[in-house]
Amino acid sequence: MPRVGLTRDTLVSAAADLADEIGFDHLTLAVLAERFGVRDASLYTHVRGLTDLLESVALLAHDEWADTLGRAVAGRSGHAALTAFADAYRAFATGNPGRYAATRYPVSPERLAASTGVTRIIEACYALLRGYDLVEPDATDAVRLLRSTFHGFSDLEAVGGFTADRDLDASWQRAVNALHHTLTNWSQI
Amino acid sequence: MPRVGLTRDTLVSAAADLADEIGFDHLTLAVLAERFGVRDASLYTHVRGLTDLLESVALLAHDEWADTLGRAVAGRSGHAALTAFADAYRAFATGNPGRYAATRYPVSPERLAASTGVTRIIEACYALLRGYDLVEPDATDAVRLLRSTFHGFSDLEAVGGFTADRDLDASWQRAVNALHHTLTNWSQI
DNA sequence: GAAAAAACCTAGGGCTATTAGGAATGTTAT
DNA sequence: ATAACATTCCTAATAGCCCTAGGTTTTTTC
Repeated sequence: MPRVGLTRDTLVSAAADLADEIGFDHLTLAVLAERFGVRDASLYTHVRGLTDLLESVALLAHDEWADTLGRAVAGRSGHAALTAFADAYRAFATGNPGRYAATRYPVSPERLAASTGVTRIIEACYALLRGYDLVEPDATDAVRLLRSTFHGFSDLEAVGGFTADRDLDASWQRAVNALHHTLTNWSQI
Repeated sequence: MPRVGLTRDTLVSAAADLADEIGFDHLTLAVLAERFGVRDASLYTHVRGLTDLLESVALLAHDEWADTLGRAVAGRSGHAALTAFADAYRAFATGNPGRYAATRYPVSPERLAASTGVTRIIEACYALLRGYDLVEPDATDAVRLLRSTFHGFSDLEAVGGFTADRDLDASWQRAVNALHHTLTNWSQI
């Protein structure tokens, strides 16, 4: 029989897609192997184990996410940058549930330090703040507030935590506008 | 040999404590059984299976959380109620990581509907808004904003998402004050 | 085309969840 | 008190997953 031609990248990429389909915590070596018509033991030539695979998916997700967020804020500032960032953030979370969940997988500090994804996301967050001119430590406080709100909303939405009979998009816009208001009036807080 | 005298409640309570110690996703029937010096198969007389146990822990966590949040807002209003709620929220998350993680376990809709925990949490959230006098749909938007910020911050903190060299408590206070500012100036948003 | 490297396989061990059925311990009724 | 019953906990066994060890086969390299 011919050889499938697996690669580490092929596996990680397919695993990320699989996570989006069946959920990150249902991602298993067995089901990934099955997708390629291969035995699970065969994956160990390309991947050190399940942990390695999951960490790799997490890092991939970070990178892809950083890309879209970076594109969102590029060339924009102030309110426009904020809404673009916010919408890109939420769109990634809802459109790629598996990757988004992977984002919270505990990657080893070494691998995390070797990757640029996370820092690029936070940098994009700082970048969008430039229009509001805040100085440290206010900028860090503001970044943490933004990330908390965006992440909290996206996560609660993903878990089905919002049940009230009210349009979610409207609530989201309100939240983003509230953040804009906060950032423009930061000195009064 | 004498009998251990297990109960469904004993198991669920011990499982919650265990989750706080070793992490919710390391909670397993085997380790729970071991804690009682019992075989894992013996747990099935009290619990339908792993899913049942995890769901029960989630519901317990919801209830306990609702209790503390309810106590926090009782007798307070406005800024005092907000900070009390916020601090109780974060304290629960950081002090009970296993229970907090359990909170996001997907409980079946039927069991969720039969429990009062989640609704009591949201009610406490609405209650603290009374001091800011908002009417629907603004109140729902505001509740969603509050929950998003609190949950996002707590979750990012739990995952180790905040790495900047800046006191976390200070950032938290800032976030809470920002929310207070938003709620008092809601009409301008 | 032979040697070396790499991809993939089979076999098997360990851990977990789960089911089936048996033994031991409480409890209730007479 | 003792017989009948109910319940707790057990052993045994299956299945699925992660993972290791070592063998075969394909591909590459010279």
